Amino acid sequence: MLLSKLVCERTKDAPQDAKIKSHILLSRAGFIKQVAGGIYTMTMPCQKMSQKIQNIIREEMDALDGQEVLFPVVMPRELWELSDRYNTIGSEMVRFKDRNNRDMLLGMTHEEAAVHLANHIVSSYAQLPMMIYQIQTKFRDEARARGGLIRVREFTMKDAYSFHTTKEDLEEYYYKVFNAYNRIFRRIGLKNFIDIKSDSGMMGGSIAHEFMLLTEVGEDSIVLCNDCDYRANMEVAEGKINEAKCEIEPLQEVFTGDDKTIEEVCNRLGKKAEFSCKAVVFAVKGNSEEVVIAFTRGDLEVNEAKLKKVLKKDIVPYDGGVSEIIACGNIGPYNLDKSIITVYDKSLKDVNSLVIGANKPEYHYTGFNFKRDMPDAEFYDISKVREGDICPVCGGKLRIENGIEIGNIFQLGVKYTKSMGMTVAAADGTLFNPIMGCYGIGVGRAIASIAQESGDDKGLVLPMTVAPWQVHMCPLRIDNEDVAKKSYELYDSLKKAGVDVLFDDRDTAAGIKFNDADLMGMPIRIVVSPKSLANDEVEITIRSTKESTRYPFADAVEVVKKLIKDELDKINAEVEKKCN
RNA sequence: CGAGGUGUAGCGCAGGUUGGUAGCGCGCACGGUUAGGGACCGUGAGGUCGCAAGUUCAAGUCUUGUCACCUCGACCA
Repeated sequence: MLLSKLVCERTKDAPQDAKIKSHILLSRAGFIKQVAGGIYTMTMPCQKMSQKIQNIIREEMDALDGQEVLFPVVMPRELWELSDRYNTIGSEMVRFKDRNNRDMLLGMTHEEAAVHLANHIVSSYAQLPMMIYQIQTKFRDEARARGGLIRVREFTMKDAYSFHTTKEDLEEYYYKVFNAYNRIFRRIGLKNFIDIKSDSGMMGGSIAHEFMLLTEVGEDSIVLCNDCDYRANMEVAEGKINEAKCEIEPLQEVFTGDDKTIEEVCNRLGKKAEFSCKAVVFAVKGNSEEVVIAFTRGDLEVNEAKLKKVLKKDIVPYDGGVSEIIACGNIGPYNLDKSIITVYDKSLKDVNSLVIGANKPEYHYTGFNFKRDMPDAEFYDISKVREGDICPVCGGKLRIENGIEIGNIFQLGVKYTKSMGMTVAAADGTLFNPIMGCYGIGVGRAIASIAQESGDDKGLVLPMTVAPWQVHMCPLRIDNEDVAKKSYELYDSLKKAGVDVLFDDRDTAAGIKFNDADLMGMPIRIVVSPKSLANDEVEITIRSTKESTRYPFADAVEVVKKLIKDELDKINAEVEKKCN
């Protein structure tokens, strides 16, 4: 490819709206161009990179006997009503009417389509297990796109669906996919990623894992143990906290005036926040009259994902003010209106004396003791883990890091096959609902992750396995006949040898060529110049290490082939070492 | 959806308080001098100042409305 013809504008300055490294570098290198919020055009280099990533994903999926299919982007309402998701998914799913006024939607995931296909074709257990996957554009109307390719509305995604006869079979396959995912992320050059247990969310099902790239700009919080392998998404993470130890006191009402917050009340009463009880008010989604109050220790925060699990209901922050008790702000568990749904965090169970709201203006109680004063209360884990809390596995200290979700896998169970009525004949002739797993990887997010993780102050640093071109040639003084002749000669020889080459054929200054090459991030740079040719040499630089070496011109093709092979071998060795 | 911010040439920005011929740097085109880390000189092209209405003799600038984009939050298979 000749750089002068490449539709890809490099800039010195990043667009004003780019704030994070991957967005800045991909924009500056001309890989992406924003069209609307969260909607981008990918230029040839980015598309080539995307294709290389997709091919690696294909190889790994095919190795698990995956069958690549292509589901429709547009589906009819009826299909999604079978799983009830037409109604349960919010406005992130685009709905529209076709010319016959029929309700249609843009698929943001394809469980329904996968079951639709399997249901028509699979009728016997002998056809299982099987896995189908696709790589396709998805559109999700995100409330807020951000961070360049990190969180977009339109993106390319690989989504896979497997069907099994037994839970054991699903589990075995699930861990094969788990392993394949590790291989994929290693192969595309990512290093600092981990797998974590996650909440299965709206997908339903039980066990789920997310693959997370650890990075400051990540939007998910991950809880990790400093001393053992424990790690989990904040949504499901468990931690132990230091017990709040104090004397048993009698329950008594105290005047607290206008003090409302935990801090104000505790200051007035001379108590620490860990001896108080915090109330957080929610409403059941879709029914703002149905109020839920979650109680936790004053120094902790409520984890909404955990609370939703306990309630088995979707909730939203309460913004009403209907009840007098809620309006007064001093909410406490004691003598609370019985019609209100309450959930108590386990941290409250053994505290001897708590400060609690008195459910009336200007008063709190001190000395509240759940065992003595509310022996019927049940306790659940609904609090957020904090930095420094105690690991539930080994007792070490937990820390919290940010991560970007780069892939996820779910054991779905029979949620979709059951709701959509997919049955298959077992060996004994009875019918059963196949057990499903589903597995996703966002390709664009993988590109952003690579840029985020490997880029430096000069630009992108692309791994050999996914770089759009393996070699970036910079002929200096291409107006010099000898340089032009030899450079094009080498360019042709490399292409004949099967090497992907980007050739900077512009007659511009060395600095411009070097800066563009650094910015675009191809792994190998070859410089041909009057200076190097005087000794019949070329100069080869490795982008990642910045090491430069001179080689005889005649050896250039062999040297490049060896460098590419060595680099690919290195990545593959890493894959074999870390993923088995 | 809540809070804040920004819209002027492909990109980065000035001009706006005090209304009066549309500016700068980079990039782009042409000519020349240069040549190993974003060189220099000269010439030139490129803008309905996000959009709409209003005030005014006159609006990039003032008023109102509206749209888009960004950041933080809420949300997020």
